[in-house]
Amino acid sequence: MQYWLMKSEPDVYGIDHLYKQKRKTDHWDGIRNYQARNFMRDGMKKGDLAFFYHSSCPEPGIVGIMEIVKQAYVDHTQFDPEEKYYDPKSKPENPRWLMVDVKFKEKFENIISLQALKANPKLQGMRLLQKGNRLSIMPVEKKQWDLINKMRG
DNA sequence: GCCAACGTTGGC
DNA sequence: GCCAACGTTGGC
Repeated sequence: MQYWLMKSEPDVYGIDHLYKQKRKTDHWDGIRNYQARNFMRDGMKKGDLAFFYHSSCPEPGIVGIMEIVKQAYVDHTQFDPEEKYYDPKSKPENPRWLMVDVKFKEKFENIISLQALKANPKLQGMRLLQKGNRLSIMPVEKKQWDLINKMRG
């Protein structure tokens, strides 16, 4: 069992979007970064849990928890020229990009803000807080996962 | 909107 | 394989 953090811009796709989906489940498409893709491909297993993180918004932070319900498979949006995440260099016989399916688990009553995470001395080593980190999918250590859950108001 | 910190691309 | 130019992310 592994723990993860996945970023999304709430204006584009926030935790409420996921909640409103049929069976509260959706595919997590549009990952176009190799490191993030590799985490999905090599690390994510069905049953893993992930923090839903809101980025590029007035108050960035962790807003809830979801579960990985389907392991990495081909992200079809890479082949569609109409799609924002179309990748003309990716061929169906050798797809570059993958996605997973996620299911809403819970939404926190209050956001655990980036500011609060930064202020917690026990989380200093956390990947999210490392300088210049722009990864949209990253692993979270169990120790950190538990600590963050304790920060819920 | 600014900008630092990356990641990617492509000429050589 | 190097590296300059360019594009993207994401906090502020």
